[in-house]
Amino acid sequence: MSGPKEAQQAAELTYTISELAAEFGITARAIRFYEDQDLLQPERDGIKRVYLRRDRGRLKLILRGKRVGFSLSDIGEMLALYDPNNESREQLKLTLGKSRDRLAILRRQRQDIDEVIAELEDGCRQISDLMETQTETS
DNA sequence: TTTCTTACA
DNA sequence: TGTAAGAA
Repeated sequence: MSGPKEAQQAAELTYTISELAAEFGITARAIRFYEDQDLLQPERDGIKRVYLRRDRGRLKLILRGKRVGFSLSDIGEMLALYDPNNESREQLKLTLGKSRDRLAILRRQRQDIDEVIAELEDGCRQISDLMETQTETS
């Protein structure tokens, strides 16, 4: 109970890239990639990356954004104004707008899919009827 | 062992 | 983003 790990944990809650990768089920490579895209800006202990709580929070938001289909650049814009303390109204406004855009896109896609499904169902129906007719005739 | 960078797929 | 290579 006196190793460097405990001492550091008592000082300030920090994470290594591998810890975050394990926690969120992604690879360290992905985390470094997000940094390249300016979505994350961890501290440095020499050459080692040191992630603080706000980095962890940002990563969580990045992954949530990806899940719903936002591009990394969109996420970057939303995160640019992200402040764990005072949620800027601009930030919220931007995110709300992008969310509504995404919703509109998904709804249109769902409609398109429903239409294609209907066409295929109709096509299958016609083929089935044709086959039954041929069976009866031959 | 773990992490880093760089380069290529 | 995965993988590979070589360094720290």
